[in-house]
Amino acid sequence: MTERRSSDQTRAAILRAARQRFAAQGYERTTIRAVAADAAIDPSMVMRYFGSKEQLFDAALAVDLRLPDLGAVPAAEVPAALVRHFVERWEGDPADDALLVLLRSAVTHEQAADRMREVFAAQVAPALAAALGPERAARTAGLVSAQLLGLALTRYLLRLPAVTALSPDDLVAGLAPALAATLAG
Amino acid sequence: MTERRSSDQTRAAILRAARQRFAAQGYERTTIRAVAADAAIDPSMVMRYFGSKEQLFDAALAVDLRLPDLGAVPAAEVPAALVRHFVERWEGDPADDALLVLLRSAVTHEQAADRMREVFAAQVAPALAAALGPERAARTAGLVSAQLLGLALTRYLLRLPAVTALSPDDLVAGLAPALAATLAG
DNA sequence: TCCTGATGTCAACAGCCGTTGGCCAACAAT
DNA sequence: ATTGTTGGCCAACGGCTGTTGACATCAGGA
Repeated sequence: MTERRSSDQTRAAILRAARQRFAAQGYERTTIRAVAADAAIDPSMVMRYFGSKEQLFDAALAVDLRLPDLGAVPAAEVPAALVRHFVERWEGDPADDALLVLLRSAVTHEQAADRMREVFAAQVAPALAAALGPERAARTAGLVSAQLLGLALTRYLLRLPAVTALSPDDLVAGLAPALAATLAG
Repeated sequence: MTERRSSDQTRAAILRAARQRFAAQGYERTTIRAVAADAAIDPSMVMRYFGSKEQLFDAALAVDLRLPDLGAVPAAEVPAALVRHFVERWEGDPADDALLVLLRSAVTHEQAADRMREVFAAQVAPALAAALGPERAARTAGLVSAQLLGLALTRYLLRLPAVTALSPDDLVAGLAPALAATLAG
């Protein structure tokens, strides 16, 4: 174990800068040169650490939704808990751009869309299955995701005034009954 | 009035090719050269007809949602009518990519996001106001849009299997009660 | 006949991009 | 003292992009 201190630091700096750029501008508009400038190093270092722009992108796409264990909450409160967790996740730590990277890029980049589907299959679907039982989850998981991602899309990417104007509490109050309705369907 | 036949035709051909490219690949990945090749003309003609890539893009963003008059349907049937019209609009004529262009590009291109907000303000908001009355529309238009655009996002852009697996009827059955719930909220 | 305007082609420019390879300084081990 | 490794910079290549301007073609009016 030699001193890898500096190496790890710049690697992290590159990844942080890349996440910010990818989140703000999407894949095609962010350049290696800009990421390198943000991280205060030479563009060629980005290549040395990550191999290529695609691989850097891939590293930036790692996302953990940190979904709560929905099996623990009473069935009646699942919708509100879902919306609240989701909003807090987006509204919260602005340095945590991983989610934004994923959603913004997935719309134009097939590789990111693949990741999105993986995240969905590996994290969202099981969480819902734990809360609702397998059959109901299979029937409603798609529409539940559509509603939650629709919120993210209109509020954080498109920034529709009618959506950004709402407070987090408004969002919970307005969407929780909607989720409850599709779950009951 | 001289014979402008050829001019109008190539102009339309360029616009058609541009819409397809923008819809499939987004703004940054579509090149003037590719659009010109699709339209079977020289790249410089695109510039002559539209001035610049940005202006061509702007022309491609013209969208008419053709929302039905919701004032005519009974209040109880508004949610289902909304979802059905929306799904038919997307599912229908595949040559009509204008909506896809707008949504796909709005996520990474600020100019397109502006257009999206304009379309919302000029078409969606008034239609809802006619159906629900001004105060309720103001309160719920944002969340209704979020749910409808969430469907478009997950079904046509991200193509989440759990959403593409559903039939149009499933979508109406699953989302109409949800919309009704937020409208009642 | 000559001219003019529209329609279209061709070739090139300038800029930015991802990527590469060579060179340098510091430092640890031999 | 020499060697090898690590972390870093610099300059360049080749490719693709939007964009431009010079030229070709051809119809129709003076």
